[in-house]
Amino acid sequence: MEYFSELSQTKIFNMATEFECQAMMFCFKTRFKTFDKNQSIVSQGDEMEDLVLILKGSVNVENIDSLGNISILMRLKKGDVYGLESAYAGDQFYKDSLIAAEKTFVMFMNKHRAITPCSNRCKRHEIVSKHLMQILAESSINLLDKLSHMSKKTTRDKLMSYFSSMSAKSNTPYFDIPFNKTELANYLSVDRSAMSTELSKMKEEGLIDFDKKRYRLIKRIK
Amino acid sequence: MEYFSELSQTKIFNMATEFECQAMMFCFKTRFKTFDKNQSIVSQGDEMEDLVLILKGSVNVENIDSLGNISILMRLKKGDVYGLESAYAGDQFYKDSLIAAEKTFVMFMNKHRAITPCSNRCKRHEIVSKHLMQILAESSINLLDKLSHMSKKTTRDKLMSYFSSMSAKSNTPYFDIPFNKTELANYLSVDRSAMSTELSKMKEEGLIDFDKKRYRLIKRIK
DNA sequence: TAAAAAGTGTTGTTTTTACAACAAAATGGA
DNA sequence: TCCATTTTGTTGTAAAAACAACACTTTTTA
Repeated sequence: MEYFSELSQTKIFNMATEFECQAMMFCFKTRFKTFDKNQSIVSQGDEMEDLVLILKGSVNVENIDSLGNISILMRLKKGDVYGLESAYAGDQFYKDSLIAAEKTFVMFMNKHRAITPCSNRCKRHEIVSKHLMQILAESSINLLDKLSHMSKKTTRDKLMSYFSSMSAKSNTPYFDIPFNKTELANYLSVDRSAMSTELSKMKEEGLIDFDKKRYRLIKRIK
Repeated sequence: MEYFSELSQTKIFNMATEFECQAMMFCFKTRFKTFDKNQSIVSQGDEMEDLVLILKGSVNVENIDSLGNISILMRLKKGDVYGLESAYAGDQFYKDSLIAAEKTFVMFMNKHRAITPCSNRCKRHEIVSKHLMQILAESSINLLDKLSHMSKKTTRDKLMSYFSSMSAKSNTPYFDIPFNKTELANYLSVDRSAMSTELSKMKEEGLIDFDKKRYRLIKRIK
């Protein structure tokens, strides 16, 4: 099967046989497509027919409010699924835009088919449901994490909260972040230039160090 | 059965018979308890054995960061469940405190039992899993909603975003919010006194009107 | 590889916020 | 009902953020 190796590496199809994958691809009415960097995968406000599974590359989930401010909600990577909450809530339209952050390969799957148990109650579909639950729980934790950064009052505290979290994930003071400076500002909902100033100060004070997308947390927050 | 009428009104046990409820209560090792206003139901950092289901009343999910700032993550009401994401992530401790916002009646249920399918693969447990998925999706949407408010740059925009969302939910310009002013400030992560000033200005400018916990959105945001 | 585009750091100015302190009002018990 | 406690609104001040403008660097792409 054409895409089996990619699929078998994702959480949702974990441990599925090639035969099972094929059956589910049929059941979920899947489509595959590659996107270049900065290409739009889905657009905020478009009719939502499909869930999006990232098979290769990475994707920014961006939201534009009525005042025109761009906010990056999260960064999706291989195995992540976009659209689950909306599908369960019965939303008709995409609430955000998905923008490829690099060359990205995705699979679309019909949202109704994916979240509704098969009429023949196939064993596989139950397992997929369980995996979707895992994915949703993980995404929820990411949101809570982001909320904890954003609930800090100053830009410096937001940055430190984010860096601490990233450093904890890497188990070392060193970590790479998936954002450039402009994207980081959008992720934390702060002004880019003010953030740039703050980062410089923090570097000068010996709190952190960074170069490009590689950072180092020198002094922990108490 | 003692608590059947309460349970049958919740999403998780929706459409279950009294007999099924009883079986699940046994399976989930449930405990019941009533809490007075401001009493702590679980404390941030405590060992997490149970999920918490709200049967009556309402609860603030509060988080205190390392600097001592209190943030209200969300407000739980009848039928809501706390702890699902953490349970799926395998977290050992409660990440937040649950504080009763009024006299509240809750059910505790063993997290492992609740999220792990029965060994005898009882039909009911599958349905519960489906309901848990619904609840998790709903909670995720609440978080996304909150994020959209918090990503606004000014206090006024945060307030307007929140009010618009509440007004949309009520389908009228009038709505009640579950927070007093102090709690609202914690929910939006802004300074209480600054927020109070801003609310007064907005009232004076004819944008909104309010009295106690009842609000009215007069001018929509464009 | 050269030109165009995107990203970054810096500065000064204006706006907004946090913080602190306090009085008035509302609430909850005893 | 009265008292103690909590909540709320107001003010002034200091701190921080947003905004705008610009030069410089890096990346992209034709």
